[in-house]
Amino acid sequence: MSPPKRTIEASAASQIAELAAQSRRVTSYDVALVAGVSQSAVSRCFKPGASVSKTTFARVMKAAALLDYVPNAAARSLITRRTNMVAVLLTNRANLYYPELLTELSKQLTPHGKRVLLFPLASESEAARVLGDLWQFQVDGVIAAAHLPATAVAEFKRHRVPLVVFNRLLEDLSVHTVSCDHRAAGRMLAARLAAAGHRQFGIISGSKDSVVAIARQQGVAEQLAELGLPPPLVVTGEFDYHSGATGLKTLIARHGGIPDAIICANDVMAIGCLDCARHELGISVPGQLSVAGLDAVEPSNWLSYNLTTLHQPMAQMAAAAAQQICRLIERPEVAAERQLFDAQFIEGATARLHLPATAPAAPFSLPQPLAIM
Amino acid sequence: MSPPKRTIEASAASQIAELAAQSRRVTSYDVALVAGVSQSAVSRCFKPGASVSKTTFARVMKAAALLDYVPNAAARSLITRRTNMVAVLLTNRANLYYPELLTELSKQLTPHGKRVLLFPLASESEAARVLGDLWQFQVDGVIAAAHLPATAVAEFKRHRVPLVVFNRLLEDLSVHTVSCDHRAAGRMLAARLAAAGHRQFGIISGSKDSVVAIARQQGVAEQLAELGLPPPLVVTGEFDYHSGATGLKTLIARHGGIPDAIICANDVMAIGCLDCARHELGISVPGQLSVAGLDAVEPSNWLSYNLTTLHQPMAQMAAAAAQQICRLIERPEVAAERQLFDAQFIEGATARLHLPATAPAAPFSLPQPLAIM
DNA sequence: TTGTATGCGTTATCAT
DNA sequence: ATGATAACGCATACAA
Repeated sequence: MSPPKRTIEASAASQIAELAAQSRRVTSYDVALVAGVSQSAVSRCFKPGASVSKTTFARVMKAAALLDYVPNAAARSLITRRTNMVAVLLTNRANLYYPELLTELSKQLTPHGKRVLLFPLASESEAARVLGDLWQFQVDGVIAAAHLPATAVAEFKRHRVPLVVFNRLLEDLSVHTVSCDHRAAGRMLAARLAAAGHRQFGIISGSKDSVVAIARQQGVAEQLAELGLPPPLVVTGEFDYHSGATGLKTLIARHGGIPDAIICANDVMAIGCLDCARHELGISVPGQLSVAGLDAVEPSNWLSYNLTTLHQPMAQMAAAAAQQICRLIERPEVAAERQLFDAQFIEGATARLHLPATAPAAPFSLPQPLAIM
Repeated sequence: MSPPKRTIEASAASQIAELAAQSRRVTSYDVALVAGVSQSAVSRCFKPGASVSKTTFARVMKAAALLDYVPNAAARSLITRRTNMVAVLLTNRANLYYPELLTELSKQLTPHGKRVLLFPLASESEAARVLGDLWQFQVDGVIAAAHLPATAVAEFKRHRVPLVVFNRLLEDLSVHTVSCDHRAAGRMLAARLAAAGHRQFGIISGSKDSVVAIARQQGVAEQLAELGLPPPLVVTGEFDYHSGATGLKTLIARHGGIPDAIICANDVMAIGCLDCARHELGISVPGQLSVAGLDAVEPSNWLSYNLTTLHQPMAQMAAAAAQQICRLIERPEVAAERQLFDAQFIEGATARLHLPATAPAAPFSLPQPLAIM
């Protein structure tokens, strides 16, 4: 006589006991046993478009629920060659737009079943060093918001890992890119300020290894040169509040007076510069000095600042990057695309944007610059 | 006649050709073949403390380098039962300390060979929904900076996934926790302000599902009650700049005048409140109104604000959480520990912290509160 | 629709 | 120190 057919519940209970005894994990075999089907049937039940009968599906799902079964992604990826992970390389410098970027990326990737594996970088140049780790994890793709040397890009090709470079333009045109045109942004800002009569510019740039800061600075310099204005005075900072203040003082000391306008490589430095001018040095902004930022992070539109700056459409860019990496994962062979976004000018109230009604030739904020040099 | 013994280089080249032809991945077998050793020898070479002779090691490493071989983490984790990934659950609300938290966590985890897999949450309550994904990825542990319902905590136990709850105190004492004592922080702030003669308090709290905001608010209310002061007026916000401004206006309307002191559930709201008071309503801070924040994110110490607030030792807390999850991964059975950190009071300049020399009994900032009610 | 059999790439155990 | 062999947990080709 065969034993009475046990209920799924009873079968599950005994299976759980056995699992605990052997301290094994719950596998699809266990589920199959409890559901009274084959392992492959179980596997199919967890694959979206597979062909399973309603009844088996129900039995399997019930058994799975009773056993707390979830497919093991590691085992799955071994055979599917997909880990459903996208690595994101990020420099600390991105600091203030870090949250926006990451949440937007995740939001876009999650519907595709992909998750973000984070690789924060202490410096842009550190990128190369984390690559080894990256290959091990077999991520499906990488979004790099960090500078990659040509050798690193080559590695991506050898390892056949899709790569999207974020907010930086590499010389190599064959890499997929989503970015603002930082050089154009620099030009635009310089042009606007020059049109308002500013002549002597100062730049508080980012640290030397930042491609972004350099591109912006070049844009400004180019534009000024084309307009026949004196070259900007440049000091470098570390993208932080303190650097903005220090940068301002250094610029004043070096120039022997207050320049007409100061462009900072990011908003936090601009805010530092602004606070230092107003609260520490008693300089009126924009009365005596125009200050502009770049990046438009949230604090820049707080009432106390209302910074003149350029807004990068970060959320859109993040979405674009997510889209692109997903497409690339599906079809690795598609031709490289450089998706460029325009920064949007934010007038704010820290820069004079129109020619002063009086003294059009020599703005009063320019204290005999030539006499001193 | 046996063929002449080929060099490693030559052997590697032909192996690469074969791999490309079959579009296979590079495996330890390929390396073994090229290096002229067994596959297990290759495996051992990539395991830190294994016993391999110098010469085999050298041959293997050379072959591996030529082939661009890296061990496949998915395959490895299948047998070692370690994915070397730690999931981090994070609400968007954490916004401003997001970068600090994530970089610190990563910094602490990287030396242990672990990486952060990110799970951003749209709301605290969304946590439960991402858990399914989480189990699939087989992460070694989870750091949750989000509220977890008891059912979710139970799931962690069933799945035997180590959990550290970050900056929230669950009632369940059996969960490992690293947090500030938000209630104590609220009490401390209330006590300091009350000692300076403030009597009518307003609170701009966070959205209703935030455990942290609620705890802080309770602390304030408790302390005021113990001191025999009137209960605080409470409005809720969304932890953002705009909420601070709106909150202030609502409080004034509801109270029929300016309260003595306003405590905001985070610094960004405090800054919004401050800007609104000063720039929009023309209220002198701290002359007519004291404003205090909680959280001490970076902008709070910018010169324009210099906010009175409480600083959470975020970096230390992150480090502690990383340590704890690592220990827990090694020894899952250790007893639960609640690691509490004290918030540090930052005086700032937006709250009056001493009794006014004149009119000690009824501060001038309190316009006949009882007459109106 | 379902079950059988095989392979994904590694680590671990056990001889040698 | 080294090599053969057996898991690990799943997806898939194929046969039924």
